[in-house]
Amino acid sequence: MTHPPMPLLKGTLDVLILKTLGWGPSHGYAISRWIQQTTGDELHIEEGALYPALRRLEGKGLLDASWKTTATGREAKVYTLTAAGRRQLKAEVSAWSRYVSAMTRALEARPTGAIA
Amino acid sequence: MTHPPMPLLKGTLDVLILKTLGWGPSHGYAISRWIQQTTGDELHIEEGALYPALRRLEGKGLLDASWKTTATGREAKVYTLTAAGRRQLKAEVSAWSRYVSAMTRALEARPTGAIA
DNA sequence: TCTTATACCTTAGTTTCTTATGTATAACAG
DNA sequence: CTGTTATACATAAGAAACTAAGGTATAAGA
Repeated sequence: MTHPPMPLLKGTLDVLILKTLGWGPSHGYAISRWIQQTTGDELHIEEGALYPALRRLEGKGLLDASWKTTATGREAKVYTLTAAGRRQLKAEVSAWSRYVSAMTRALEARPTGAIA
Repeated sequence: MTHPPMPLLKGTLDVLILKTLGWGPSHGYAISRWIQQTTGDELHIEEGALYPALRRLEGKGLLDASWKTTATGREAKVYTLTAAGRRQLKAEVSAWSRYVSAMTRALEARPTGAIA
């Protein structure tokens, strides 16, 4: 068996949502499934994290929301990236890259003499 | 000018501390400086995050602590990785790797048709 | 003597998760 | 036609782990 899904690192959900919406408008439930699928079920988005995050991003003006009827005939709140959201997406992807680089430097560092 | 230091992603400090102590015993202030230096000043460890984290790890039995006098003649609480701490270090480095892989898959994914 | 660096600690507040619960409808199985 | 699963949203309570801001104390150097 594979690992169970990992808990989210606090602060990484926003960029995942923004990235998903970078492909086009979508609604919460679909966003969550997309993230889960593209990460090979490593990341599981709890609904209690997802919906507040969407409201947060909307409140910051990064997303626009509107109720629509999906292809399957159900009501869903469809989110669209705003221009500010697109800028934020770029910034957060780049911040994530820098963070990974910094962590990698630390986790792969060789000691520079004594750590004291 | 370079970027200001990034805020820590919650959940990444423990592995940084464990990694630092993987090189040998050290005390809080030195650990913090080492992380800051090896990440090229990208990560700045707030003392309000550092000291509680050390106590947390000690409480979990991952570190042992003892007061010692440093080479510069000052009192410092020196932490040492326990056997459990070494195992945890391995586990957390590997968990971080998996997390980065998952995030990378999501952030570099191409859309698989409609996100709906 | 004043400032900076070293070295520790703590509290209050914030953010962002997890867990649990609730609503409602569509689709499908039996 | 009825029960279960999947879809789709939401919220509340609690936990975890930060930031910000303050405090203590000593050593070294200007």
